[in-house]
Amino acid sequence: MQIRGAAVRLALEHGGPDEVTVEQISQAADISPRTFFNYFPTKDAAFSLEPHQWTAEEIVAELRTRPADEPTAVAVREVVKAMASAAGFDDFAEEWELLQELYRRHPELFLRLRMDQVDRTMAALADEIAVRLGGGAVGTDLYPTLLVGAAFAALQAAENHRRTNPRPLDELIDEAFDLLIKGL
Amino acid sequence: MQIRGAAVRLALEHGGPDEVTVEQISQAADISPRTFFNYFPTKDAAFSLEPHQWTAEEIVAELRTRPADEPTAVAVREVVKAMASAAGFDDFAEEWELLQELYRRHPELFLRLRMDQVDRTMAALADEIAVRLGGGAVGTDLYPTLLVGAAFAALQAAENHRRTNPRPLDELIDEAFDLLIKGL
DNA sequence: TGCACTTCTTGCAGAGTCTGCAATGACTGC
DNA sequence: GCAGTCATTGCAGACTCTGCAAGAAGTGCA
Repeated sequence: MQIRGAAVRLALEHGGPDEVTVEQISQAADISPRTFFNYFPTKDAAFSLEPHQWTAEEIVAELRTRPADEPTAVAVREVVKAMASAAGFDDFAEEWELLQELYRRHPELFLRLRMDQVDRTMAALADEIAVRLGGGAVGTDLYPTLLVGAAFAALQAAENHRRTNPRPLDELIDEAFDLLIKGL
Repeated sequence: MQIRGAAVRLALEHGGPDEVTVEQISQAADISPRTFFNYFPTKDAAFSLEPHQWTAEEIVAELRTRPADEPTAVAVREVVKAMASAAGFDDFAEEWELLQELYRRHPELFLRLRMDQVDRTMAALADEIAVRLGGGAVGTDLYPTLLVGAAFAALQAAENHRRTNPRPLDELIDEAFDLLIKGL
């Protein structure tokens, strides 16, 4: 999409996503500002690369497909890997190179983009883990919430690491989870 | 501060922080909207309870005070506990009960409030940990970033847990870190 | 009392994000 | 040629947030 391209290019030129206005992006993409918001719900959304945004329900469903006798931490690891691969992080199309550069220069953008999702997703996952562990609801045990939080930390660490040190994301996620499972 | 009180009360009555305008809050607190922004940099800030916002530098300094022979994960645990206690989470003044209720009903608010800080702080901490581990900069090793992410996950899990299950935050943080250190 | 100084508050104008609505024009199928 | 759909747009408006300058109120001092 040309709008995204214009947005990323301008953000890089102007020193960050916050230094660019929707009007400038629209002008560069040769559309009206109103049309911009037909394509993106927010300005930030134009800086997001993920072709497929996972819903909380999809992620929970993914966890349900894991065998019941698999250790929970391993099951969660596989879910995270599934999310990461389907989210297209491993696509290094030239088209996205500028976007990768933008993320490298403005790491906070990454967090901002996920914010909306993250909280709801984490809560849903923690609930499902609590169920899987056979116990009651979340709240009686720290473990489910902690595991989910650590899993997202692993994903973030892997993404972060890959930004300066290109390696397959799956490998990095495995490594991070090894550390978590064995103990920090 | 009465502004905060009005903000929290209105947010609870209207079904969330986003359903209240600065104008409404100002009116309820008997000030002008302009004055609101003299006290708070953003609307969200009026829903924050933390009397002391840690800067990234302070947190890094806190880590530096830990003995060099202490296991790094333990050192980080103590830093997190120091942050939590000094941030006033254990103050259960009646004044804040409504705010606790607001957090319970709108958990995403908690994340939103920290967003600005979190990223910068995490990066700085990871850097310091990389130094402490004697190695090079962050980027050559997954561990520092992962440890910081997991530590914040522990803090969040503890806060989360306490919201439905009042116990001293220090205990919960210890428990969470025990899980992390022993392995998930 | 009168004068300067500071601090708090406020109004105003304006930038910027985002939404709802209605109009226009292009394209599609019949 | 006509109806229906869809993308695009303009317009008006709500809302957050900022800079500036003007008042109001209090404080210290001669």
